[in-house]
Amino acid sequence: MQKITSADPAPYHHGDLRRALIDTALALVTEEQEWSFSLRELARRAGVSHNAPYNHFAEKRDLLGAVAAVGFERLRDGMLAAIAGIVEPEKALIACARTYVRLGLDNPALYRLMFGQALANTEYADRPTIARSAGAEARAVLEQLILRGALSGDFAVSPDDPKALALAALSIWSATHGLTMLIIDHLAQPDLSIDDMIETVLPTVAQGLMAPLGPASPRQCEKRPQE
Amino acid sequence: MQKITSADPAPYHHGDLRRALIDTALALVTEEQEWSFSLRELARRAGVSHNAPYNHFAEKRDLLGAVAAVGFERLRDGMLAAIAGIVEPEKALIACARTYVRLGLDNPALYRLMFGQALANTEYADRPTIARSAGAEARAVLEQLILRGALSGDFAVSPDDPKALALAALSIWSATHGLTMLIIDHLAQPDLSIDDMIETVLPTVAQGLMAPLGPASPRQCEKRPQE
DNA sequence: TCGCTTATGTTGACGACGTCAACATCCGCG
DNA sequence: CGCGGATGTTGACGTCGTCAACATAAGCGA
Repeated sequence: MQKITSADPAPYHHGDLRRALIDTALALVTEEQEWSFSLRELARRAGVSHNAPYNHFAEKRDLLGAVAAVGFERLRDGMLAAIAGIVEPEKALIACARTYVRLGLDNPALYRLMFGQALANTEYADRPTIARSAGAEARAVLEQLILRGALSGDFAVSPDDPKALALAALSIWSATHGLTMLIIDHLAQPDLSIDDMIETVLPTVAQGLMAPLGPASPRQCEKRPQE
Repeated sequence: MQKITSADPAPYHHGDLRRALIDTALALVTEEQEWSFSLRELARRAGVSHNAPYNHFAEKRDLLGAVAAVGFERLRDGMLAAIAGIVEPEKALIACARTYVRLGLDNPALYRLMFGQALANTEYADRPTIARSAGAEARAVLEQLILRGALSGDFAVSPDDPKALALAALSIWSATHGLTMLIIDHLAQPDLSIDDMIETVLPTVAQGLMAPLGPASPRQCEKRPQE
């Protein structure tokens, strides 16, 4: 049924179908802004039968996980590039987060895929390990920045307390992730400009991480005397 | 159009199917922790034919939107209850956000439905207006709190600048929403306790909103001892 | 009371989907 | 050269969302 053009060899065995499927899926996600494309459509686009993907991915979730992993790698690389050469911790942190948000907005569907339920849903079946580890690598960039700021004394976090460091990183990550999601989902007020949102929200949160100017004075607003 | 009096026990044909469908869908979301149940399963559970829902919802998305609206109402009511009687703006803001996160964690699938792509996906077709307005009402609670803190001088925001107020609300909302999502998706570091996360992230962000303690001293964050 | 209109619910159908099983093809290694 | 396993194809099954046609019953004017 399929014609084979002699100049362009269409071998029975596709050279690297796994990679081709991931690339095609990325293109589909990007252009349709939907990760709910069908496996069959993906196979059609890749020029293979509707069951060929099953030789490389046990189920659809695994394919989506591989796509998400690419997204996490882009995120990590983008953040690393954004902070290159910035020595001041606060500036680096904001630059990093700003790039994070921008990358998310560049491809909302991919970002939603990376963080959405498509990967995390079924009860105990955790997200595919490939996406999990890629996500951890991206998160590590933020944590490294927090560590830098803690060591330099710019951030009000003890560099010797891993838990405090993780919590500080979680603070900035939460705000960054939340802002990205709210903008993507059109839930942030539409009359605010995206630049204003980024340049207000991120510094506000960074401000909350900053140490007071005098050295070695602990956070003093943070007590809860009642109950 | 039909006018439905809200407390009508047995109005029509087989009862108030619309309400029954929403309730059943809520139960399904809650117990399966999945919003990707089928319309047919929903109809089965409700004891009607697989097409009966189409008399009340033009498509699946509309049904999901109605379910999400219930979730937003719960969120709004919970936040309002949480801040009742708290006069100090910072405490009220944190209490509000804390309840927000807790409610999200109480029913992760419902939260994901409220904010996920199920409602916002198809290109220009925005999320169902019912969910949209319910979400705006929930957001308004946060914005009211920001206004209170701005008026009292606790927050470093001018109460006369609507844009600044909206941006401040967006800051705390981003962090709250992001934290909720990260915990739900098991992306926050698993060795951190949920209490620690909530009680660190939210105060950190609130700290970024606070006016400096000393009277009439401007934000002095733009400085660092070393370069 | 009757009979019309209209809202509501049912049945059946269609194409598309994810996935399984059986079969076909081809590469690499003995 | 020949074979085994990796890779790709075909066909099938059950389910899904949605449409169209039909059935039922409640409200309402006569």
